Formats: sequence, structure tokens, C-alpha cells
Amino acid sequence: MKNDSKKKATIYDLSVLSGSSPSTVSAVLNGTWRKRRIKESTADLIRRLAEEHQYTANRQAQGLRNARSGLVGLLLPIYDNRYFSSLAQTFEAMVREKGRCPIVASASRDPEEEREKAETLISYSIDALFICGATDPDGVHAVCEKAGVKHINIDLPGTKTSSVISDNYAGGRALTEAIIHQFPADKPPLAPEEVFLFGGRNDHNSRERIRGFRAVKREMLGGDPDACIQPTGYSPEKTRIAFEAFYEKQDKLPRALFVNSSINFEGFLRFMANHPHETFSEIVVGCYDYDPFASFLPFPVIMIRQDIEAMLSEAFRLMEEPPTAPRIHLVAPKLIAPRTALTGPLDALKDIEPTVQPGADLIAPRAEA
Amino acid sequence: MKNDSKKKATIYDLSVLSGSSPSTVSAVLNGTWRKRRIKESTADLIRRLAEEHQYTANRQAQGLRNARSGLVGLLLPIYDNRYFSSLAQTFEAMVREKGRCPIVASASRDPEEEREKAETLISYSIDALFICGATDPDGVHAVCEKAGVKHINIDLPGTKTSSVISDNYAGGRALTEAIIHQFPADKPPLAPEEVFLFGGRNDHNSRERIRGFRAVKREMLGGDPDACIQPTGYSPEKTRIAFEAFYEKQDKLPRALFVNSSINFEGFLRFMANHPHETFSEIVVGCYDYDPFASFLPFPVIMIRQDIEAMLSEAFRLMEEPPTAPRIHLVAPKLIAPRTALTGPLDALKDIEPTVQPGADLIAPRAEA
DNA sequence: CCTTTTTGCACAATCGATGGTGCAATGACT
DNA sequence: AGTCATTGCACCATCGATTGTGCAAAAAGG
Repeated sequence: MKNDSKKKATIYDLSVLSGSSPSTVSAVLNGTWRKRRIKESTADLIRRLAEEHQYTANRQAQGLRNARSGLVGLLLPIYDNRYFSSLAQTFEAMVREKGRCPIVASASRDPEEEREKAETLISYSIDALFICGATDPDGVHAVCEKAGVKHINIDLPGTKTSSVISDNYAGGRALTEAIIHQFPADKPPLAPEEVFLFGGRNDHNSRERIRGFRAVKREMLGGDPDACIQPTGYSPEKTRIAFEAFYEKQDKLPRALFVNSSINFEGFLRFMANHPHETFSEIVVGCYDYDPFASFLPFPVIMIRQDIEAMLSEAFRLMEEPPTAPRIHLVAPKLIAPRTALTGPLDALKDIEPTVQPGADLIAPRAEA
Repeated sequence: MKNDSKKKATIYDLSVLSGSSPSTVSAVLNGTWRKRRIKESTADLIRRLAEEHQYTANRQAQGLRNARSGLVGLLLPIYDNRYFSSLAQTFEAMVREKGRCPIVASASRDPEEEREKAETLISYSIDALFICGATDPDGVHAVCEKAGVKHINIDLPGTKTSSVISDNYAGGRALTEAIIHQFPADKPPLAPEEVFLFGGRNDHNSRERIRGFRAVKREMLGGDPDACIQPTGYSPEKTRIAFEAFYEKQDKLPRALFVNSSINFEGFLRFMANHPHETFSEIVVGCYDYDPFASFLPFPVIMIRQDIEAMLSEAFRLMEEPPTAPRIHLVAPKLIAPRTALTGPLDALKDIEPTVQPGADLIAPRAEA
């Protein structure tokens, strides 16, 4: 650390040190210096000084002047499941690759909170916003529109701007088919009343999945009773209660389950925890989400993995193109067989041994409450 | 939308509309107007106009002027597992509660990337940085120090600033004890050679966990062979390979496994996927991380859940206090019995039905490659 | 040697919000 | 009526980087 003068160096500091004007320093450091006919030697000097003093531009000042910050926003319902955390991870990588900085906010599937969080992000002059899994994408659209911020919907579609989403109908069909195929034809045949769907609500994705589910049931099992659809929202607890209620009445579970998301699946886990003596050996579960651990549960679990990379790539592509009329772009999801551990973004990471810091353990640790 | 003049309103716009000066508008809208003796009626007028034009302050300008942005940074190794995603979720909630805006970056456990990401965050004038699970916390410290940014270590300790971490030794002991207790005393007794630890590397946490593991083995089983420690880093793939190698040689797995993190556990899943005919019915696994789905695998899985809320609360408390000499603050982790589905931050969310947008499905979806 | 062109850079305005300072208008008081 | 205090607000510099413009000095051309 050469210079530790407590405060960050600015172009004015470098201007004094180099004997040139702030505008020259700025031009050199932001690459526009050739256009401004700055001498090579002047540029060299300034770059040397910048290096030496570890200059980095103040992005706020830059953003203020340019009306763009280099920040790209991602609005998420929640972080805490494998689908969204994986999405955040991939988003981060893609944004960084473009030399920009990701900023993520979660809005809890609450339309009002979605608009507020979008406003907050916009107040930092974000250059673009990816609206993911929003309950009210059009509400967020209005906020972005007003601020002139480019935006796109992911995962859940809106009507006011383009959307990139999974092909939920196809996915719903594929998952339902796979569930039914898990039951050997020679065993007691599966009745339509034994195939249930839990979770989801009245959003586009759930509707499409349910539509696929019902269509396949009619085609393959010849029936599709309404009672088999239990849209318990996106709450683990409500899902648990729905399972408890079913079990209470029927004294067993349906043989085949279509679970709308890993969050609903967590509700099923809670049910399992309450029934330690139930073996669950006869059931087959399909889940519209992928989680590696869920794939190895003690019964067959077929999962759908939405193609996050493809969806985000497509979204970035659309963002860079001139805007068009709102369209929905479908991306095919993938069916994941039971007991499958996919590789993911984590596999791209190097596994680096830390340089051992012998001091680290010498500090007397003092436990606190 | 009353005013959709494409660009966001500024205090200058409101100044013209209200007939007062920009500084008056500013004072009214940031709450310092009483100190400036602005008339109640003037303030009312300005607030009305601000509301009407949906004014929100430009945070970049504000931050530039104040040398603070309202942004609070979180530096993470990765997003994509339940521990870190849950941490991000809780962090977000806590930062929002303080009226600030979280900004998260992940640095892949790479010391150089950690410093770079910290620099990037700092260039946005973040007010504080939470350094979580960093491979080289002291390197990040240097960067923060130089910029005068408050910071604290979480999860992995550094020597230059205070740290809030799990009590890994106690956790390692508790987990090892619980694993051993899973084996009934009347069955063939567990030998020290049958209890293995996989994963982790030469970082503080792994060392402490291993220390706890070995101590308990010596106390309870009377032995602790070096061969039982397999520090395979934080890579799922390396962990898989280690399991394959063991299995190749021994033609079976150890009866008792201590897995250092959910990431390593994913490596074990990959091994399981490659051995579909193995029942895994005899083994007991302890994992130093909590994942709800892992808790219900077809063999007993005991997990450790680090107390994220307590760790972050403590970290926020320390941040607000005057700085002290670097200390390590230990937080007790919790042991989670097999087949446990904990409630989490998601349970706090309301589950809101979306307002149905009949238009949404009327857009002809056109599939793309 | 004088004019024209080119080179190399400095100057100053700007982005939006903030806060110190100054000053007119009003009211209070002798 | 004259002095002084108070009220209510406007003015202006500032944060750091960017960019259009202007203008000397050096080089080229006649």
C-alpha cells in the first residue's frame, strides 16, 4: 500500500500530481483520450499515477453525469430456494461479463413491494431491470416506463413488455407423463383419482402447468377430476396443511403427486416430518423445480429444471435489441430423472487453497451469547 | 399515471412548479426543513407536488454530495446453496429494515476476485461491507481500509477486523457426537476407522470442525486415524471423486460420514447417482450445513444449521458500535435431527393472489428455439 | 517570414442534491 | 419612529466525472 491517505484519489488529485487538467485525466482514464488528442507520454504519466494511487472512478459521479450507472437490476420474489439462487448466480455472472454490476432485490411476491423495490433500484439509476417471477409485472413495468428504464420479464409474463418464460404447458405435460410412466403397467393400474396436483395459484405459470397436467391425465388415464387440483399458493405451510387435510380424510396419500414448486415441496417435507412412521414407499412425486437433494429422496422424484442459462441469455439478447411489441418467448424446460445430481455454476469455480494465515487462530476467541 | 414526461422529476422541476428555490425543495423533501425555518404551507405545497409527480431523489446525486450512498454491501462466495442464499435473504431483510439498500456480489472464493468485487462495490460508495466466507478476508480488509469503508467478517474470520463466525469447534463436536449416537450400542460397535470426514480445506472453519471431529472420536471411540480425514476442498466434483476412490478400494462406504458442507454433500449425491444399486441403508451422514431436502434422504442425515439471524444481528450491532480491536465473536450453531423441515424466512411472506390479468394469456405465445 | 493547419490541452458547464451564508420582510419593543 | 430580533427563503459552492468549446503553441506550407 503505497498511499494510504485514508480517502480515495480523484481525478483532481491526479490532475495536481500530473500537472494536467482534470479533464485530461478523465479522458485518459476513461479511454476517450485519443479522440481528444492527448499525447501518448501524458497519458502514460497519468496512467502510472493512477496505478500508483490505486485510482478507481467514483461511479456515483460518473453515473450522475452520464445518467447511467453501470448497475443492472434483478428483481426476485425470494432468494432462498435453488431456482432463484441459481438464477441470481447466473445473472451475476452474465452481468459481470458485460462489465457491469448486478444489483439484486427481492420483493416477496408482493405487488406493492415489487413496485417499491423497483423504485429503489431506479433511484440508483440502474441501466436495466430484469423482472423475475413478479406477481404484478405490469405494475413494475409502469414504474420502469416512467423512468425510462429498459426492462424485461422473466419467469412470469406481463402484457406490457416482452417476457422470457419456461414453456410451462409443455413442462407440465412432460412431468405428468413421466409421473404416470413411473407406474408399471402390470401393477394395479393408476386411476385418475390417484394423481394429484398440489401448489401454485392463479398465475400464468400455474395455470399453464395445470392445463398440461389435466390434458395428459385425460389422454393417458381417461379422466381428470377437479378434486385432484389443490392450488395451495406458494406457501410451504399452506401446502403442508393441504396434505394433512388429505391424509386426515383418506388415511393415505395419493399414489402420484405433481408438486408445483420446490417451495410447495418443502410443505410436503413438513408433512413427512409429522408422519415419521409412514414409509412413503409407494408414492411417486413430480416437482416443477429442480433441487439436487430432493432428487434423492426415498421415493422416485422426477423434477423439471427450467433452463436458466437459456432464459437469461435470451433476455439479455432482447435487451440489447431495439424494442419490439411485447412478446412471450418460450424456453423449453428439461425433465430430470430421479436420482440425478446435475452439475451447475459451482463447477465452474476454481477451488483455491487459501494462503494460510498463521495469525488467524491466535486471536483468543471469546464466545458471546 | 398523471405525469408521464418520460424523465424523472428533480428538485429543479419541483422548484419551478412550486415557485421556491431548489434548496427549499430539497430541505422539505429530506426532512431538514424545520431547521431551515420553511413555512408549513410551503412544505405542504412542495410535498403535494412531489407526490403528484412521483418524485424520488436521485440517489447518485445524493450519494455524491454526502459521500454515502445508502448502499450496504455483502460479499459472498456463491449464491447457489441454501446457506448462502438464506444468508442473502436475511441480510436483505435486515438492511431494508434500516432503510438502506443491499447490494450483493459473489466472488467465487477467489482472493483476487474478492478484492476486485470489493473495489467495485466501494466505487459505488457503499457505506459498509459485510465480508462473508471470504478466502482472504485480510486482503479485502486492506481494500476497505484504504477507502475508509466500515467492514466486518462473517463466517470466516480475519485478523484485521472483527469477525462473527459459527462456533465451528463446538459444532464439529456436536455433529460428531450425534453421528456416533445414531448407532445403537447393541449392534456391532462403531470402530474409529469407520467414521470419516469428507470435504473442507485448510481454512479456519474446516480446521476447527476437524479438530472437534477428531477430539470426539478419540473420546468416544478411542481412536482417530489420520486416514479418516479427506479434505476435498469446496468442490462437489472433487468430493465425488474422493468417494469413488474410497469405494473402489473398500468396496463399500464408511458407516459414518461427516460431510463438511452442503456443497460437499452434493458431491456425495453424484456418487449416489453413479451407484444406483447401492442401498445406502446402513450409513449415517452428518452434514455441516442445513438443507431441508437433504434432511429427508433415505438414510439418517443429521445437520448443523448455522444461526444466520444471530450472526447477522451481531454483525450489525458491531457495525454500529465504535470500532474495537479485532475480535472473534462466536455464535452457537444448532444441531438438526434427521427428517426436520425448518420454517424459514419464507414463512414470513404473505401469500398474495395476483390480480388476474385477463390479457396476459391472450398474447399469442410464439416459441423460439 | 508570414499564414494556415494541426496538435495538445485547459476551461467551464453540467448532472441532482445538500447545506452554509446572507439578506429582505415582518413583527416586537423601547 | 428607530432599533433589534425573528422569520422565511434564495444564492452559491460543492461532491467527482464528463464533454463541448476555445485557444495557445508547434508544425507545415507558401
